[in-house]
Amino acid sequence: MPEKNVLSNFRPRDHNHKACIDRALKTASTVCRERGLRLTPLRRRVLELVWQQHMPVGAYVLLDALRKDGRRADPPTVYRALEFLLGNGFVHRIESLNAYVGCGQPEHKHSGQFLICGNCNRVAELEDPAISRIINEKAHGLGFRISQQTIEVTGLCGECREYAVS
Amino acid sequence: MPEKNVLSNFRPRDHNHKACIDRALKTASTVCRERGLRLTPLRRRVLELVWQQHMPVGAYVLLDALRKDGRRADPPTVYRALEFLLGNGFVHRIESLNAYVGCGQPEHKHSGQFLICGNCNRVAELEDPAISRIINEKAHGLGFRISQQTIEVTGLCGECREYAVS
DNA sequence: ATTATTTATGATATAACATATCAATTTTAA
DNA sequence: TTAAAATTGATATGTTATATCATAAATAAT
Repeated sequence: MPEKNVLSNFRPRDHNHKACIDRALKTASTVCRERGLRLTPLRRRVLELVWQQHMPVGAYVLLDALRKDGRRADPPTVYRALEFLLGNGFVHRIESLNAYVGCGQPEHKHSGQFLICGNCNRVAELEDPAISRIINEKAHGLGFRISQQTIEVTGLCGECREYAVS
Repeated sequence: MPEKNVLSNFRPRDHNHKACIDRALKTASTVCRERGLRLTPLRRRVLELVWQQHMPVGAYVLLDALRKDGRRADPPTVYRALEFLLGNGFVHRIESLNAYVGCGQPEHKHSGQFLICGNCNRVAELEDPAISRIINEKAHGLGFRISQQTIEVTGLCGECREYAVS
């Protein structure tokens, strides 16, 4: 069972990759239908490509992949698709990496809290109310009104830690 | 008196700018002497330029300023200086802005927690143990070993909030 | 003091990331 | 069936950052 407040934990290397991707695409499709959004072939393909990596992926990697599809693609092509996917919560942007990662829970808006393994590059996404709450409290105490939280924690995931030098 | 856990609050628009800069430079000078680091004229100047803005400033703005000094300067010039300043805690990098901001407390290492006003662009730096602690706890609970925390909160500072549409 | 070594900077080139703009096409609404 | 809106195509350019090799300055070793 998934741990509490963990939207997506570090994926085991042997997990069923394809199932993840399929589920993400299906969810996106449903959410778009519900909200009257258009998950065009391009947007759908970019989302699929993001999920295929299963780790943060740069815009130009996506661009190359689109070109390998045989499709005409230039930077605006991928950035526009990412804009749509970001705006509607299907992917998150990892600021510290200038990269994008799929979001497993696009149903409700959230900014995401990320644990990023510097060794294997996998990412876990948390959504821990306790973390948000305390930041909210502190900010509010200074008269600040929050519109967005960027929380990105770099380090070593459990698996990589075992092999790393201490 | 400064508030608890607030390394630097939003500066009033009428504060003594020059005093801030001088203090930061003096602190840096002292810390470098203590640690056997070389605060060369270039590095010192870049630090001064960062503080002069008193808000996050991009590398190429610094580059232009160096050139206005009459100095020969190219991107590596400023990025190398920033690397030194970042590595030794004299400035922080704001990932969500690709920009750099002076740190008022370089004496001890910390990653910084930032409140960024999207209206006036001023920044407050917190160092709140409660925030760090809870993130540490959650990460540790997942077997993750933290090496760095990036915490950047965007919104409106108290002053700007008063004038903003709600 | 003199040479060797290390550290820092100069100088050039290019990589990596992102947006502005206008035209053509496709989809939706009137 | 036309008009309007949304999406994508196409080109250009802006912004941020690093790789590399040469030169110069500072420190350490002789």
